[in-house]
Amino acid sequence: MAYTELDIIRHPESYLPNIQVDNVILGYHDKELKVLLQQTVATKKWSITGGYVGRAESIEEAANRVASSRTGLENLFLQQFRSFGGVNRSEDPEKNAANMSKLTGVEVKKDLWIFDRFVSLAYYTLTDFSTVKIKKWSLDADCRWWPVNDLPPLMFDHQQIISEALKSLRMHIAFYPIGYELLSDKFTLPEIHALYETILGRTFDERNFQRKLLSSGIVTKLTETKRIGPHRAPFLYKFNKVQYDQALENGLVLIF
Amino acid sequence: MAYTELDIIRHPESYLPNIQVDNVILGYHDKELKVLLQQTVATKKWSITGGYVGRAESIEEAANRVASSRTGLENLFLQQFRSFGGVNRSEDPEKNAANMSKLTGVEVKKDLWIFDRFVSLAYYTLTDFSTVKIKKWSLDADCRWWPVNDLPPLMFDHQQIISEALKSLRMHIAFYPIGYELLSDKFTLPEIHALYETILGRTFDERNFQRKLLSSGIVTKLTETKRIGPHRAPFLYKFNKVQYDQALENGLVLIF
DNA sequence: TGAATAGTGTCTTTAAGACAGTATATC
DNA sequence: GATATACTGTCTTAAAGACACTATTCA
Repeated sequence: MAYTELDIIRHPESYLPNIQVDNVILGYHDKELKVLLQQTVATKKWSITGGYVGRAESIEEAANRVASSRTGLENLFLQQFRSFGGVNRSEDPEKNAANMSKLTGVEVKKDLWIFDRFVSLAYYTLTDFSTVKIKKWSLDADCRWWPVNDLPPLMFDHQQIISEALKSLRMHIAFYPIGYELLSDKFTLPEIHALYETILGRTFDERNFQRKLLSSGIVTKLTETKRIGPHRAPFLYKFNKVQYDQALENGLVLIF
Repeated sequence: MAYTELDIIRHPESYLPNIQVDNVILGYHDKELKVLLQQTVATKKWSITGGYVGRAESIEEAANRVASSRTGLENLFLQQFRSFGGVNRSEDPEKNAANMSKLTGVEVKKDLWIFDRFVSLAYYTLTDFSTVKIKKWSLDADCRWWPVNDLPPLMFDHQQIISEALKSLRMHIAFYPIGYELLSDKFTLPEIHALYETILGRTFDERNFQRKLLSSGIVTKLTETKRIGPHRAPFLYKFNKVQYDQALENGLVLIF
């Protein structure tokens, strides 16, 4: 079953009411951490990308579907981190309904289900923003990456949702390895070093970092090097998939 | 606004549909870790205690209200840890409706909203089970504490929800101190030692445990002792509230 | 040979882990 | 003085942290 954009107006019965999934899609590349935001035509406000849950799909399937429809990437590693359900999470239905009617050419009433109060199931994911082809939706005025440290004013409690996502990511990082979904199959030490520095927002001594990473057993140093530019070629490393998956399953303590 | 038990039949419009809060209420006392479960009259199945979200309350308020109505305790420290939203979380509405009608004397139809598919917002909390006066609901056949390592067969995915709650608790313990809500104002080292051992399911050398706990700065040793029985009186300790709250806010690493 | 970046090793300090005998309260 | 429980200290081992010079590639 496909869920298309106008279904939310034409077929409300296909969805669970009052529930949405919101994805904090974080993008990393070259020492920059960004978040994908959408700007709704109706309100002109920026918000996290999100969508609704079809009656025929699990919340995880919904989160994946919504995230894919934005990024074009399948099988993102979505991590649920919290739900937000304050009572004031709804805004100006009348204006929004009028705007939507104009945009879609379909009559939208102000008591349409999507203008009711919603509980948001929040997920985050981490991807390489340089590989993503953003797909703007027809009801979006804009959809683009913003640096996590320099965000525009956001709708409702979305600023808080992003903060919490980052907090969760930083906490997860201590228990579960990251990088598999983000780095190429083979990567250099400076690459993974920069990744950890950027996400955790601090610096690490390169020698101590390497020692710790190798002693965890989740990466293996290869004998190959990667030729990049007029300087010494860095060695390549790869994740030790078995240990990596085991760490994802059982947790490991890897506090940098 | 009060939400009473029969409201769910008589005033469906007071609630958000398809959403429930489920509380994994963990109880600790004297080296035992238990969980509070309810047995519904209609199905005879055991399940986590839970309830619905009123339109006039936030999901946190709902979780608190529901938890208080079971334990009589206000201001439990509820921690949201995950949401569960598979498609098969609904069961035999016809039978359940018939059972409920018989029990309440109110006509209950099989398409009543509570028999639809639900997304469960799961919380856990930790309390001292010896201080709790359980309040059985009229639709419960039973409601009591079960040892976490010896549970009865549970409804749907509730076994998994409890496992995840324990996993979250054990992960949280590494980042945030626990015990404030659980131990008396002043407590002994053996008491907090046993608490950590029970929750984490392993033993800790008492000397090393003390060293680590004190060096974290969240507890202070007092000069008073507590007279308990025909043997040496243990010293009392208290939490250093300022450091404790700061640790709750910013996290601390306290891996035992 | 200069510019740019990567690589590597040692010492010091701190924390973790293992381990057992002494002290106190009550009957 | 017997019983029950609490208290405490040291040594060893492992991990963290601080620190700077050498190596390679290419233009």
